[in-house]
Amino acid sequence: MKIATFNINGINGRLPVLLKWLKLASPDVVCLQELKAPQEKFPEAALQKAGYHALWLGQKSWNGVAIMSKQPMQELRQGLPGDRTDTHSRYLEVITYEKVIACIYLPNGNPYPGPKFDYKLAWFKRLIRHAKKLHAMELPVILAGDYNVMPTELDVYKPEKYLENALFRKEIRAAYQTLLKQGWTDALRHLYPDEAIYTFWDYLRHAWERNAGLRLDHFLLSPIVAANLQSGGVDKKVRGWEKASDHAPAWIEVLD
DNA sequence: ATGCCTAGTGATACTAGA
Repeated sequence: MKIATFNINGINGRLPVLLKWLKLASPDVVCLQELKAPQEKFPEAALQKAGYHALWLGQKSWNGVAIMSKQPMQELRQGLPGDRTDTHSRYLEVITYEKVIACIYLPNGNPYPGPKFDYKLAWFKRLIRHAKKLHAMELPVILAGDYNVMPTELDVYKPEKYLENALFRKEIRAAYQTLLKQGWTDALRHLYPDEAIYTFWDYLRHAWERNAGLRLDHFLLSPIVAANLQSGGVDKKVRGWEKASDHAPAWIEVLD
């Protein structure tokens, strides 16, 4: 089973990019972030025509997450528990291919310091609490998405520039480590322990041409899934396409 | 320190992204 995560940065503006990539990569399951579309503007028919079931959590203007699957899905959860006042569409959890799949769009958190950074940390703490419960169930679980965290210096083209950035602040890296220590495997880092792997290149300053990238999109695997991990990578070329998202799709293959 | 780029909203310069 091949699963991908792709911060699409506007699903309607980038529907041609998404459809072209789906045809090339043919993933079985896809987690999408940053739909930037209200619930009723999700292109369900076009994705159905491409062979996918879809469940999504839209929001006007910002955020928004979706999970697509070639097999039917059962929805487990919309949104993270722990804050009834949180209105952002950033978390969706389903069962498909006999696995629990979570689609995560962690808050960006910039500028640091400030209320957006506080929201990011609070959201991360809620994720850590929820992930602990999922891990304890000893099910096959994949937490996929845009974590807006570069976990280590290897994940940043120029780490010294990012020390005060919410994507790399020590509090956020520490939160990511706390999550991992529950027993999750960072799939791409596990497959490539020493390589610089990027999933994001800013639109600004010719970041793509300079390979000034960041690794922000991650798959965290529960032990049962980690034992069955076969391969993974980033479809870098998608970042070079016309009307590209600033993220490229990342993917892994696991034995069913 | 700022703009550099891009999308959404809505029709204008804004916010937000990372």
